[in-house]
Amino acid sequence: MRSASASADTRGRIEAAAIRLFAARGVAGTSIRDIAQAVGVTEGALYRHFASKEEFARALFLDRYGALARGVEAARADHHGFDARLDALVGFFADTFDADPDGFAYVLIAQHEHLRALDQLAPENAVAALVRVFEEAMAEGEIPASDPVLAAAMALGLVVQPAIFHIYGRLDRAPSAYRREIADGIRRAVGRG
Amino acid sequence: MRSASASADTRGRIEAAAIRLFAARGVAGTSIRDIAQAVGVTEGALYRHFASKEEFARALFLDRYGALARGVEAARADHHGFDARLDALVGFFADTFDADPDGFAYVLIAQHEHLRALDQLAPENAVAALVRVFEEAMAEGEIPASDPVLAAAMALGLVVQPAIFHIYGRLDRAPSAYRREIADGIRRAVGRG
DNA sequence: TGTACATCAGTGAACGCGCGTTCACTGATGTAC
DNA sequence: TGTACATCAGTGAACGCGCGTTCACTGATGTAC
Repeated sequence: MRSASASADTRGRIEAAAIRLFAARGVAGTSIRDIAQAVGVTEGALYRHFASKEEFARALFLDRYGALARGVEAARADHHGFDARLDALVGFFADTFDADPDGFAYVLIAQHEHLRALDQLAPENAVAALVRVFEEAMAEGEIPASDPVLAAAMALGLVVQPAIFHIYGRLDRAPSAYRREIADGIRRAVGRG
Repeated sequence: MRSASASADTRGRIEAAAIRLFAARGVAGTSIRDIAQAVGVTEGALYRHFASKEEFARALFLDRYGALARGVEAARADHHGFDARLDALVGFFADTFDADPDGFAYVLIAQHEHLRALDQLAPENAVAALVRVFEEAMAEGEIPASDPVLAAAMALGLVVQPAIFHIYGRLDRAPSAYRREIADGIRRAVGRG
């Protein structure tokens, strides 16, 4: 077996640079030359690692979106009760943001562009998984019954908007610094307790 | 005075088409030809109405962002007490969204791109105006003291995320249908009452 | 172990295309006298 | 009112440039015998 370290390293650097540039300038606003220059290779080299810019942008998105979706579903499946699930959810989002802020920002930014691709990814739909958490909490009487999609939207907004404020430099600290405030904010917003 | 109706109409149609396309595909993802084709004029005609694509995109953004900032500040200045201000704020966002969903979406999407331009627009900074509302409510003891920027982020998320869900088709109704739920959600999230 | 060949991730130059922008022009409308 | 001129929003063709992508090539590394 050939040592994969050199090529894997290049591929990883290409992905990291692309995510960073895509998140900052959008896919259409980032050229293949931009990415190649950031990595320090020629444009041709990039095509050893993906077939086209669009396919690459989509694969990067689906990877990260899929991880989010699986994390949300795991928070639901691995915990019992709304409170435990909510703490797990907020912790998961915060940890994901901390581990890869560029990837998180890219998912937020590129979401719309790849929506159609998401429809075929139904089992990994992060929003559907989040809605299920609120549906079950309402069914169990843990929170007052209302529109579970609206509740999911409000909860997501309470996590995502502080992250955006942090990315834009309006909030010094990342969402992980506000886990408790955000989780309690969601609990109160949806009428828990 | 020359009748302005013909040219004003064309200009208005150019702006509407540009906002719609920019919101859907981003500025970089929308070409001058796309806009011209949507309006039904030639590319050259567009340059009778703006000097460059970038300048045009920025002017459209600043117009709409400025209107949001002035609306937020008006909600603060025209009402006394956190509850009245909050109802005015949520109502203003909901009405603005209803009146021009494309413009609202464009501001959300293009925000990052024009952040530097916003720094020079300090007196019309929508986020700063929103933060002031929470600072004053905390100073008056209407809501518990905490980080007012975090509170503003959470409140904004509670309004914006349902709007995004509606744009993406996940939530059937627009935020205006949920005025009360959203305003109450914010009140509870920030510890009011 | 040595030799011949296959594989692979790079290079660097080139490609055709669509982009933003320009420009000479036209025709409709407004203004001066 | 009529005539001469200015202004303006359009047209349509063209421009140079940067884009995504391709391709013949090179050299390093792995595999077969």
